[in-house]
Amino acid sequence: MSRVTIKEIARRCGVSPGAVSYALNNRPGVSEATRARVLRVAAEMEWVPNRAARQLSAARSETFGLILARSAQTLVEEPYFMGFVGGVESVLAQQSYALALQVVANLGEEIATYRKWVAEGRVDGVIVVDPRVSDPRIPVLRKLGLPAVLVGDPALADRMPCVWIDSTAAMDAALDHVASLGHRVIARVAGPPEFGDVWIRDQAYDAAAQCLGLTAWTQHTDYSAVHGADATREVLEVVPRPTAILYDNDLMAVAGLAVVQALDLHVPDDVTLVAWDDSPLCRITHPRLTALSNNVVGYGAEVTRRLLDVLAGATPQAHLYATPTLRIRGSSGPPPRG
Amino acid sequence: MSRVTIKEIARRCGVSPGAVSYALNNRPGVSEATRARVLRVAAEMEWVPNRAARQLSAARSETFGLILARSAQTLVEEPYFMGFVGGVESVLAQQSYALALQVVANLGEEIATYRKWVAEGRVDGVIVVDPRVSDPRIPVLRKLGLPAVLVGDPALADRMPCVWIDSTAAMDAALDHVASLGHRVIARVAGPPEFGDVWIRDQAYDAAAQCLGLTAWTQHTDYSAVHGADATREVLEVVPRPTAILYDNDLMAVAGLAVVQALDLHVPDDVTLVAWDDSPLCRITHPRLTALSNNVVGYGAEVTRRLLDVLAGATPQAHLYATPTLRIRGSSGPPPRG
DNA sequence: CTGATAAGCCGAACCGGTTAAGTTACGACG
DNA sequence: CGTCGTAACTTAACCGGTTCGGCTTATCAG
Repeated sequence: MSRVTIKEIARRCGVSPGAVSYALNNRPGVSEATRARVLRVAAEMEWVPNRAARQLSAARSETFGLILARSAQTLVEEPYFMGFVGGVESVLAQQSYALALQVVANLGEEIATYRKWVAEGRVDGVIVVDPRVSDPRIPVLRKLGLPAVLVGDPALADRMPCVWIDSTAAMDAALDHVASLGHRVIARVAGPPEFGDVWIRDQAYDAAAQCLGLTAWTQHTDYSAVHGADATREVLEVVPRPTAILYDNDLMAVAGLAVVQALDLHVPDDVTLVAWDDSPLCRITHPRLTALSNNVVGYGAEVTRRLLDVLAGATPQAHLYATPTLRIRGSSGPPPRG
Repeated sequence: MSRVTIKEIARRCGVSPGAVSYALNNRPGVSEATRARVLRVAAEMEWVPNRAARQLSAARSETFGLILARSAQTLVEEPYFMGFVGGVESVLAQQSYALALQVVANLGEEIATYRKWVAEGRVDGVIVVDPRVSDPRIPVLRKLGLPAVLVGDPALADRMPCVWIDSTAAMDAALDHVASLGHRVIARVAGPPEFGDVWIRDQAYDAAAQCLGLTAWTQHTDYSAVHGADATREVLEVVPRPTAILYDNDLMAVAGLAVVQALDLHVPDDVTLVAWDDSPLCRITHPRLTALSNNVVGYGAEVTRRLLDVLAGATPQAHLYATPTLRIRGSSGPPPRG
């Protein structure tokens, strides 16, 4: 229990607590000599500012909030998040900011939590993930005046500051890839349509397919492995059978691969598979999965930096973080002849 | 910004702020009539206690800490954690406690963070995960007087309160399973030996193998998919070749399966595979993986409840949470003849 | 030598709660 | 009828910082 307070430091330095505060916060009001002395004594005594006290008087909590509106069980299946959170932390740690991470069941609870946080003065800003089409959280946050950065496309952000990755360009790259291999009939196993990111990809997929003259359709799922497997089975029963399947995440792609192999079909000879969200999973299957790769950790870090910018008074902007890179691996090849 | 303070409530009720505090905290000192009136007005005004103020005066932060000493990249690969964190949250939310989650690079930083947290008065207690053999964090936490619950075996806890799952019984079940199928030569692809849990399993594995008269050895890895694959390759080159392989996590098991198949061996006809940490991953491969399953979400919840007990003054104890269940699936079968 | 100016520091209020100590009113009891 | 005890509040100190008005003292122009 370090009971070292600035009062104690003040006593030792023979100055008032106020002066110590100025010195420690690098503000004018004390001479350089005094400042140096205070800093030395504070370091000697291993003084650490009391968060609650600082928060109470300064009306800043030095904490960012991040809410995941998913069931705990879903989170087990989504390696994506931990990487993102890790990226967020890496930036926050440098600023001695803290992260309040909350897991709730749905958007309603998420909104209620924002309200509570504002009332409690718990967070200075929030990172909003999994944007929906016409996301109800955006007007609420705006009205609450809670600084926020949306992790998603500007088309979903309604002028709220956001950081996004170019899903449209990525989708183009993926379809170009399969089309150039000669595929003409393709299917896509997508996430839930209410997710903004899925919606963006839906648009991009349809547009690119039409542009390339492909026969292409989409099967929506809940992102889970089980539904990914089911969707793969359904998709493979359609006539004409698709010769390439795109997946909206890695887990469904891996599940799909197992289904294809269980049906005694071969990858890539009979079907080409392409995954979104590259992860170690895509590299441990046999064959390895072609995937759209992006740096989740870096993404989390970038979003956090932008939120710090917003706090510092930057004008709201949309920032493109990156375009996913298509990593071509063993799961893609030309379509079977015939 | 709900600027509703107890002072405001006091004014409206015509009593002093102190009385309001007594009323709101269900403490003696006010009449039932007044208490009811205060509660009504507080609800009407949507009063929410200011965390910082309460923390400052009550010297409780109503926050638990959880530090993950792993690289952000590792976390991407470990779905385990999000489920655990989700379980923790589910209990904390009911108590309106908060969780401070920090991701750091190593144990040294983790210890430094505990020190900082104590100095800042940031947390009331911590959940300690990934216990090591002779874990350096335990004496530090003890000296700091920071309440903690260790997630791991009592043998690793040095009398610190802990919640554990019975790895020894689980290992026995796994070895019984493969032995009863007729396997006599088995290998184990394990995690890093400095991890306490791995160490416990090492002991259990050796003991059970000797007891059953099996030829058994262990290959240690860093838990990653890549090393899991490498270890599988090495293990399969040993003469006599093992007919069954046990893995310390699901990711390595999936990677191992791909390696086995790439070598044109068949599961389970040529090799039986058994995974630890059952997850959707184990159910989407072909064949599905036999695995030791335990409820990670419930585990997190239980640990959190125990920490609340410790805060409430319970005597330090070791609590057995569960014994993992062996889920037998398509990846296990009798050894090949000859 | 005087008066203006500003740097440097002090004291105190304040943030929004909690809580020990003090006050008042009322009923019971000798 | 006076005294004492107690329920019901009020007051004020306190937690550990931040911040602001004002007081000293040194500096310098006039």
